[in-house]
Amino acid sequence: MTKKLTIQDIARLAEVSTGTVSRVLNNKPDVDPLTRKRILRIVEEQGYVPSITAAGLAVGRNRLISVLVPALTWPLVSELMLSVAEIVEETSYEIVLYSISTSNHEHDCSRVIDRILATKLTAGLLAVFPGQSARHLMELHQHGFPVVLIDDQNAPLDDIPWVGADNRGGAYAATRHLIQLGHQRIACIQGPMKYKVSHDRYKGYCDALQEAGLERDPTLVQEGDFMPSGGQACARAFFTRPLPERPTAVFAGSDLMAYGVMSAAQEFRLRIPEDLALVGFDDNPSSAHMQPALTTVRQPFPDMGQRAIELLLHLIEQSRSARQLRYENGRQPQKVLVEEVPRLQLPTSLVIRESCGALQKHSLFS
Amino acid sequence: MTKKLTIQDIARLAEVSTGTVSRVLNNKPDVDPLTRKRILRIVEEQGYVPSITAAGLAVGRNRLISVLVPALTWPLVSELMLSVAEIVEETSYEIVLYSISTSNHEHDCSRVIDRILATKLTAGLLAVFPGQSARHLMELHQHGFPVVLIDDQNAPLDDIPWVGADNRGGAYAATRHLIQLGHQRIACIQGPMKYKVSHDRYKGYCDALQEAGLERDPTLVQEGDFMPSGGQACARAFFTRPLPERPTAVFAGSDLMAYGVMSAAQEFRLRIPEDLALVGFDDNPSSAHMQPALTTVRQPFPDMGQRAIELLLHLIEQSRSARQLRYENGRQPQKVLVEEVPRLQLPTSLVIRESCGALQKHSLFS
DNA sequence: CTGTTAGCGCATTCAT
DNA sequence: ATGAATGCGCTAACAG
Repeated sequence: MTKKLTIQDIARLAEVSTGTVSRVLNNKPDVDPLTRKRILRIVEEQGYVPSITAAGLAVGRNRLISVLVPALTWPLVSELMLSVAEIVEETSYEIVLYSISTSNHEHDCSRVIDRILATKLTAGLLAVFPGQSARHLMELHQHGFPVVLIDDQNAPLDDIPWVGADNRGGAYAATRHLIQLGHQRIACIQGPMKYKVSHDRYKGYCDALQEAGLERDPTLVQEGDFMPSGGQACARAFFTRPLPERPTAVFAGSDLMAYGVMSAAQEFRLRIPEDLALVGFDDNPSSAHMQPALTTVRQPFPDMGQRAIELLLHLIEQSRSARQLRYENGRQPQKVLVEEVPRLQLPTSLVIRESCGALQKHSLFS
Repeated sequence: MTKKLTIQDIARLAEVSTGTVSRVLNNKPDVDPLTRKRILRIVEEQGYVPSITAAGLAVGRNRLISVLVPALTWPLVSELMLSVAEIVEETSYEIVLYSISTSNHEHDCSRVIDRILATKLTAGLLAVFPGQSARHLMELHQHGFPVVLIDDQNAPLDDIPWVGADNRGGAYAATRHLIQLGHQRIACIQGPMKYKVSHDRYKGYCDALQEAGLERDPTLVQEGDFMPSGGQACARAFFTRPLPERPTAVFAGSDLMAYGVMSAAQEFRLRIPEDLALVGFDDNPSSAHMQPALTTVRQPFPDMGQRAIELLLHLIEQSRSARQLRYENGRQPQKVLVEEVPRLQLPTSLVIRESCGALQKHSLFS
C-alpha cells in the first residue's frame, strides 16, 4: 500500500528541485545524465507514481484516451479492445470507455463527444464504428483534437485518420466463392445501413454478382441489425417465399446474423450446406465452432486495433510537441509528421469452413 | 464546439462568487434557492461542464471508476459491461478500463491495482472475476477504498462487497437435469481452478452426483480454460477412452467450452444430444443459435452489472460524505450505512434447449 | 543545465 | 447565506 508521494518528496530525496524531477519524468533532453539516473532510481525505489490528475490540470489535457464503442455486445468490439488495451497498458495512458449502445444513437453520441471535449479529460479519441456520428468526429478533428476512426468512415471527403478493413473486397470474395460453387440465387442480409461497412459489404456483394453477369434480385436483399435475431427474421422472409424464388445461398453481413440464419434454416428443415450455403462476415471466435462451422470473412481485428491505437498515440504525441515547438522556432521538427498515411485499409480474408459447402462436411450421419 | 468555460465565468455571469457556484454544483444545502436556480440556468445555457480533472485535484479523488476485467474476449464481460456502462453514463462518473488479459495475471494485476491507487485517479473499483488477485483487492477495501467484486470472491473471510451468481446452484441444477434424463456417466469440464467460480460450479456438479448416489469418477473431470479450444481438448480426452469409460453427458463450465465439446463431438462422429448430452454455463448470446441449441445455465449478467455498479456508486458517495461528517460531529449520519448487505448472490436459471436431449430436437432429417 | 515561481480549475475553509 | 482566500500536484516559463 504505497503512501501518497508527491514530486516534492522525490525532489527532496534527490536533493534537486521539483523542476528537474519533472523534466526527468517527462523525458526532457536537457538534464544531467547522472542527476537523471539518480532521480529515476529514487522514483523507482519509492514507487512514486505521478498524479495524472494534477499533470492534466497543469497541461490542460490528460493522459487519458477515450474509446467510443458501439454496442458492447458485438464480439468484434471485444476483439478490437483487446489489442488496444494491451498496447495502451504499456504506456502511461489509460483508457476511458464510452459506449453508445442506447437507442438514440445519434443524439447520445454527440452528447458524449461534447462531454469528452468539454471536460478536457482525454487527450485523444478512438472511435470504433462511429456510424452516422462520424461527422461529429470530423469537427473534433478539424479543431485539432486527435481522433482515429476504426472502420466506418462515412464520407469520401474525410481526411480524418482512419483504420479499417477491406469490407468491399471481403464481401466480394465471399460472394464470388458462392458463385463459383454454382449458386445463382444468392441472398444478402445487410447490416444496418447507417453503418458505412454495411454499404461496403453490400457493394462487394453486388460487384461479384455483376462480374458473374448475375442479375440482382431486390427480393433477395434484406437489411438486418447485425444481431442473430435480425438475421433470423430476414432469413425467414426468404424461406417463406415460393420455392423458385428462394435463395440457395446467403451472404450475411455479420457472423451473428449468420447464426440467426442457421436457426431459421433449422426451423424450415433446411440443411446447411446441402440445402442452403451460408457465408458470414467477421470470423467471431464462436464461428469455427458452429455446426456446421461457418465460412466467413475474417477481419484482422487485432491488427486493426493495434494500428489504430498506435496511430492515435502518435497523433497525441505530435500535438503535444506541436505546442512545444512554438517556442523553438529556430528548428524544424525532425520527426516527419504523419500527414502521409492517416488512412489504413487492412485486407480481409475468406475463411472457408463447412457452411458454404466447399468442404466435405463431417456429416453427423456418415 | 463548446468553448472552455470555467467556474469563474459562470460566477461572473451570475454575479456571485465561485464559492457559491461550486456549492450549487455540488448540491450543498445552504444556498439561496433563487440564486441556485439562476446559476443552474446559466450553467445550462452556457453548456458549462466542470473539469473533472480540477475537481479531482482539489478533492484528492476523481469522479472516475476503474473497472478491472479479465480477458476481454469472454462474452460475459461484454454483457456485464453493457449494463455497467449504461448506468455510469447516467452519472457524472466515467469508466476507466483496465484489462488483465496478459499471461502473468498475478503480477500484472497487482501492478494495475497499485497504479490505480497511486495515481489517485479513480474513486472506486469494480473488479470482474478477480480470481486470485482478489486478495490485493482486500487490501484496498481494508484501507477504505471503495471496491466491489463481481463474482469470484475467493475467501470465506471476505467481508468485501460482492455481487455474484449462484454458481453452485446453477451447476447443481444442470447436473441434476442430466441425471434425471437418465445419464450415469456425466463428465465435467471445469473452468480454470484459479477462479472461485470454477470451484463453485464443480461443487454443484458434485452435489448433484452425490444426491443421486452416483459415484464420482475422477477420469470424468478435466480442467479447461473457459475457451472453446480448451473444451475441445478436454472432450477429446474423454472421447478417446475405451467405450465403457466414456461419458454419455458433459457438463461444461462455460458455454465457450461447450462449443469446443461440440466440435470435438463432431470429430468423433458423436451426435448431440443422441450420443452425448451437453450442458453449458453462462448463456452467451450465441448459445441459442448453436446447432443444436445449447442447454445452459443462465447467469443474470445485466442484473449483476447493475447491482454491482449501484453498490459501488453508493459506497463512493458514502466515503465522500464520511469525510464531510468529520466536521459535523454533532450529528449522526441520517443515512444508514450499507453494512448490512454488501453481498448479493443472484439466482441462476437452467435454460433447456436441445443439446441436453430433453426437448425433441428439430432434427435436420425428420 | 537547474532552481524558482505562477497558475491550471475547482472544493473548501474562514470570515463575514 | 455568501465572498475571499488557500492549496491540491504538477508543468512550463523565466531567470539564473
